[in-house]
Amino acid sequence: MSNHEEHKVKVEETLKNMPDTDTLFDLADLFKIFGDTTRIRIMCVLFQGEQSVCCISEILGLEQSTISHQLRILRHNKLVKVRKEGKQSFYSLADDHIYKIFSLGLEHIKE
Amino acid sequence: MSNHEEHKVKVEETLKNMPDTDTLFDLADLFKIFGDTTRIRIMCVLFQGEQSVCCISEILGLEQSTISHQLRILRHNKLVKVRKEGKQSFYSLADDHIYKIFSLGLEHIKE
DNA sequence: TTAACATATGAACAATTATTCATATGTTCA
DNA sequence: TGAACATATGAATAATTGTTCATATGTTAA
Repeated sequence: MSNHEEHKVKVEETLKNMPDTDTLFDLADLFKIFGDTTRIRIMCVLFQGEQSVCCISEILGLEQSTISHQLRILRHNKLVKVRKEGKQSFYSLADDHIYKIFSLGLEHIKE
Repeated sequence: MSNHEEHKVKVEETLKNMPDTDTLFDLADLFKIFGDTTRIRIMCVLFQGEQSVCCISEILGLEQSTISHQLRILRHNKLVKVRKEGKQSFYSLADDHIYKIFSLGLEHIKE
């Protein structure tokens, strides 16, 4: 921290080599979605194929309202998609990035 | 939902094919760490090599206390490690899972 | 030993967020 | 049309969490 000019340059260089702040906000938002047990469990159910809201609710032993609220968040973040059929809504995973991210996370946990 | 017995079996089977609840809690906790912009930005700095607390603080324009608190969380979750040298603490990333998870997240954002 | 510096941490506060309850919307079938 | 069912959603509450301020701990050099 002796040479102020040189130090300033290094600070700026470090910042330049990072993704821009907007991207990092989006990234944090994405991981926030994965940071809730209910949503994680919903995604785990959907790994096994599409399911209706009431089935997910029953499988996880959580209120229908809870599931609907969380599915809404997953939907708005394009992690799941819906198919309507009569009274029911069938949810499924939007793409396979989700599974990869999920798997990497599991790998890390198992040290 | 007509045949109750058959339905019950399916519910149980879906649950059996999921990681156990404890694991899913740990997984959510891991992603929670990635779900904060300050921590994400700290990790981005560390991708470029080890840094002292005050340098990270200066680079990101955040209070030393804020950085210390967040580094503590990263440390407790084994995402970073510390090397002490005199008055300073130098932090670096604990392993390369972090970079992979980070990259996959970025990929997803770019659709 | 004292002053200056680097880091860590407890307490308080503000902000975010997950869940619940109540209810609205929309669909099917009698 | 009306009853029963599936889903969505607004409002309220409770819990979690990030930041700040103040201060403690620990290190170096005079």
